[in-house]
Amino acid sequence: MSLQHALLGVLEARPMNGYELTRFFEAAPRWVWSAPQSQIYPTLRQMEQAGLIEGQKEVRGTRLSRTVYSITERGLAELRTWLATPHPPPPARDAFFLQALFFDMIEPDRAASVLKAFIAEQEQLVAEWRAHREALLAKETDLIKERLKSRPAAEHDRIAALKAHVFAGQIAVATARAEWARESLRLLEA
Amino acid sequence: MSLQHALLGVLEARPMNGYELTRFFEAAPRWVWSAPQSQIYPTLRQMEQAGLIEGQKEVRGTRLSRTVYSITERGLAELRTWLATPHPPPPARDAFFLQALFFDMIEPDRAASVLKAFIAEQEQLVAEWRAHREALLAKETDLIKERLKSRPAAEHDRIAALKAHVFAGQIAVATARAEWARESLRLLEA
DNA sequence: GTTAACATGTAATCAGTTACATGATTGC
DNA sequence: GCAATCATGTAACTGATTACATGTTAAC
Repeated sequence: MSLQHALLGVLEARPMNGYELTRFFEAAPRWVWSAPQSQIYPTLRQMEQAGLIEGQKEVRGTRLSRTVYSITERGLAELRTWLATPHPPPPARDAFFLQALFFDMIEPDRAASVLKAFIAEQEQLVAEWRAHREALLAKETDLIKERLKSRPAAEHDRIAALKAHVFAGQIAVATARAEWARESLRLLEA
Repeated sequence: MSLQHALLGVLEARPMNGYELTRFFEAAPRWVWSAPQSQIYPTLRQMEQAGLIEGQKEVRGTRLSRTVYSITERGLAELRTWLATPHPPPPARDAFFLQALFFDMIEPDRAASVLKAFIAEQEQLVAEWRAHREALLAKETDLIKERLKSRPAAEHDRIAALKAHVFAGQIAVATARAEWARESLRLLEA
């Protein structure tokens, strides 16, 4: 269900075709929701049927066509309702913590190498999110530029700050995870 | 795939039947992996076919039967291999951060109430995980008592500390999320 | 006798993954 | 002419969710 809301949120910035959306959602780790191309096209058609978005067929050259989707009033309303509603937390399903739960069953140095890979991975994510956060604060991403066009200039700073703060959240969580993994390394040695 | 490893990890402590495993995995938020009953029974049969676990049919009373599964050598080996291997991070898919990313589209007080619900939820989780962590450190949970029976006494403290530390990780992450949500509340007012 | 807990199953559906498939257009 | 990018599709499969379905046994 959330893919639909993610798509609505992106299309609220500006109309896009399936290909653009695919690039956006496949470039994922940097963003908050990822989806493969094969999921995006059928979902867009579903959403159009539901009246949440509207497709406009365009032609490039003579034979190549693309369908540019824009959010409808109904899509906007659906998105706003979803945004204003608290949703139940997803069921616990964290493969990495599951793995860590049984580290006592393997040799400490093997567990340590898994932890080190995890730390590197979290740091990589932190770096990407930091860059994205900076770009948002500077109002330099493609999407935020589009979005701000339809908002009063007085609100621009606040909007950018709110969006950037989400990535600060991702950074905080990944940092906490990496820090936890470092403590685990110390525990393994004991 | 990870449900299988979660099941192997639990069965390593002691043999259980589907009903016991169901109660364990449905009591989830407290643990690290959750699964509904309808997923557990078929998965157990699959795992038995794959030789990872072995079912022993028992009879209670005259007609009611249960199948008690225990982990096999092969299951143990599979679990150890999985534990010692770094796995790629799951694709980004965080519905709450997605929601927060568009809070600028709704009235601040509506966003605030979603954030407050989120904070309450995270605090609830923290409380449950804290209790579970304490119980593990005291070696008082059902499962850890069983597990320690097959390990040398000298290792008991270390094993309990390692397992408890996983819940310290969950607590750290949930705390970071709650703290982030509190900062968001302040940002919304600005 | 009734209720709560024990015990296992299945079917329909949805969300997500992997892989394959096809062709057009632009820039060099 | 060739490669990179543009553009859209589908099919098979896995993992997870929701809901239904059935009967037993122990404890009061």
